[in-house]
Amino acid sequence: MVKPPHTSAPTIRLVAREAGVSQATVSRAFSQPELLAPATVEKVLSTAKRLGYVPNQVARALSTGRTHNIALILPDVANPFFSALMRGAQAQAYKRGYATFLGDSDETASLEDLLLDKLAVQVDGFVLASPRLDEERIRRHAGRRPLVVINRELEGIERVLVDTASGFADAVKLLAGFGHRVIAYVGAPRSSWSSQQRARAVCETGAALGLKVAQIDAARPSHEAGRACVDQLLNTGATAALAVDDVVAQGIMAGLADRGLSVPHDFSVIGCDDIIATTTYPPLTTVNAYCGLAGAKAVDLLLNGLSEPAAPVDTPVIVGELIVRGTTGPAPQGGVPNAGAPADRDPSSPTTSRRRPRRPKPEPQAAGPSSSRKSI
Amino acid sequence: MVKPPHTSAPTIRLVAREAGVSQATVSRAFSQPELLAPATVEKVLSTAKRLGYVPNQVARALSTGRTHNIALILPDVANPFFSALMRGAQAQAYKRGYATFLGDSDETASLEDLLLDKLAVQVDGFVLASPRLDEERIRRHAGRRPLVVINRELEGIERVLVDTASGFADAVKLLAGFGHRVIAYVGAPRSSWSSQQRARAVCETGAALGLKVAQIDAARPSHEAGRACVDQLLNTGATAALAVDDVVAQGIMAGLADRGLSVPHDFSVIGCDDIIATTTYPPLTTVNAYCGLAGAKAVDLLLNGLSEPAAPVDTPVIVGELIVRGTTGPAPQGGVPNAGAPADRDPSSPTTSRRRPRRPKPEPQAAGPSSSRKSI
DNA sequence: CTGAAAGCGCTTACAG
DNA sequence: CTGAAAGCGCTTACAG
Repeated sequence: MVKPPHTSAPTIRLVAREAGVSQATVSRAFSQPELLAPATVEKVLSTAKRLGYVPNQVARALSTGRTHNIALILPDVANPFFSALMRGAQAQAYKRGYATFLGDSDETASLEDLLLDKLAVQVDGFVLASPRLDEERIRRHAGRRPLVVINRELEGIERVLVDTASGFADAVKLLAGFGHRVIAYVGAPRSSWSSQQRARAVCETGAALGLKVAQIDAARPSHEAGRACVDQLLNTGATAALAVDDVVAQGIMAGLADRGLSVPHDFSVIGCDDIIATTTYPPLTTVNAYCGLAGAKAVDLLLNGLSEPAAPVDTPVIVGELIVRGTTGPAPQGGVPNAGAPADRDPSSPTTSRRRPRRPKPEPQAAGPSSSRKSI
Repeated sequence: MVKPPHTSAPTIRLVAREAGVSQATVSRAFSQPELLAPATVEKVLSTAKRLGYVPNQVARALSTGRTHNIALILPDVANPFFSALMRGAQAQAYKRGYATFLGDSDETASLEDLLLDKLAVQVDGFVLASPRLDEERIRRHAGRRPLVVINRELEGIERVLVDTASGFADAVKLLAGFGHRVIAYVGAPRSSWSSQQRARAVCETGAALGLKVAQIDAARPSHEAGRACVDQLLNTGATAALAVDDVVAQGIMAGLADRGLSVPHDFSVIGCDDIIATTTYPPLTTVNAYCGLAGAKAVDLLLNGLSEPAAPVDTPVIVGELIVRGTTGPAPQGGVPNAGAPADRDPSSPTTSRRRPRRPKPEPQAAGPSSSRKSI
């Protein structure tokens, strides 16, 4: 047997011995140096440094009951809204001396529940973005550990809200100004607070401006789901769509392109979040949701609730603003070309779309499926 | 003062008392039930359940030295490659009973270092994706805790590699078959193992097929950087580009569109990772990197090194394959239109591009910047 | 099969 | 300003 490659770290006892003081003094040198004579502090710290000593957080946590950890529970880390949120939250937690656990629940309530249970003892609190988990269970977890939720309203539970109502109202006004008369809101599952808020803003503003507003629900907030609902969208007679988020908006753009429709010439599209909006083509008109800021605020709220008000949170409501880019324009005269008619081409073969009219034959992928694994 | 809302959890002592056994027995009922009489186990477990007792991981960690936590250190969680990796890693860790810390280093080596230091005591090991951190520091951390790196070769340190060499070779062959004679590889900073491997594959295969291969380095692996290097790219005389990843490839597509060039008609583009590739328009031809699998494998490797070989890792090398979609096609006859000439339009105003030739005037955003915050 | 007791590495009243 | 000692909630030889 070789000896284990990972040597164990020096403990407080070693430092105490080397520095000629008690363990209590070493401990205080790190946590409450103001109680000690400056010379003592210096002596302890320097020998600690020499020995490579660093206080063991696990032992400290057991002793104090404070872990200096938080956990972030998110439905889908691969969704850019949540990765941005996570990034902001993690950075803020780090800044305030906290490490952060990540729990991806894969949009599954039961997994979320398990994650919350499992992590509870190891954290001082949770940031929870969970459009799905039922209120009762959330309250149960909140009773055990401080918890702040994202984009949900639960009486008595702290939360940060991204208020996109005025942004969506502005978006509707923009479309109305462009002459659109029929518009559609493409939402996520109805349970989501965000989607409900956005739907309401679109409907109310649309009604106030005399527009006809259709409402469509995508199966999930995904690119594919957005793309899949375009037929339904066109059947409404709308000439513009507001999507629940940028990912769905991008999916809608792809679905429109599949049908040879050009954005914004034939159809206008607006997203929300401003997280992938500058990477679409044309760049997406969207409502900024300040995802990273939302994550950071949630962490501040949580930590301040832990009576560490380092940076008091002004208000836990973030107001998203409309950002006009390239996917919005005048309503097409006479409505959307071919709208309502079945697409005249294979929608899975975008290379035949009207967007690249100069395209000569032959189609290189014409023989096979549009997405194929190929080993040459 | 109201009493604190967060009641403290029941401890092992309470369960022991209630069940009429010793603490040791309660402990064993959870960790080594095979040592106990079945009736005893049942008695303990049922009263534990009744009391809502769950073993405190922190105390367990202090006592055993095993935390059942791992940490993931990544340069940028917002990059879809890393979010996918993270997702795979987190899911696998959870499956094997481990919770995972997340550290986003914001592509900063010094922050990475701090994160590793801070998390060390709280984890049984690290998964580190760090194209930047110098070898010496990585070795120092690896000496303290088990550590597996992603896409890096360090003698004696475990790693998982995504081998995209053959995928890129196939990609070059595809382009050669389409008649492209000059191609370009658009890489990330040269230090990256992945980018180097891809560059080599492109150069070697290109040379073998008699193609001229240009090499360009984007400032960072980002959409913007990809978009920014398009002039340089066109100046090489290339009619096709292979990018270090999908994000850069998408940026290149945007830059081409800015100049009124159509993909794949005027120019072919190939990415890598297959993570946002189905969401571009046209969908991107790319080399699959199985990011999620890479994350899961890294976790398996790490945990198996902790002598918990629940699922032996067959091989820590993942081979990426070419996936042909819509951004590759025949070389344009006579080269890229206007290639080398300065763009004839404002590249920040994509709404004027040739891709939407049916676009009528007036331009709705013509007066303002292409990206503006607008409150109506 | 089960228990008494020491120990994991800290923190923190309590004394001085 | 500093130290001795108990305690945080577990685990695990060691005895029986």
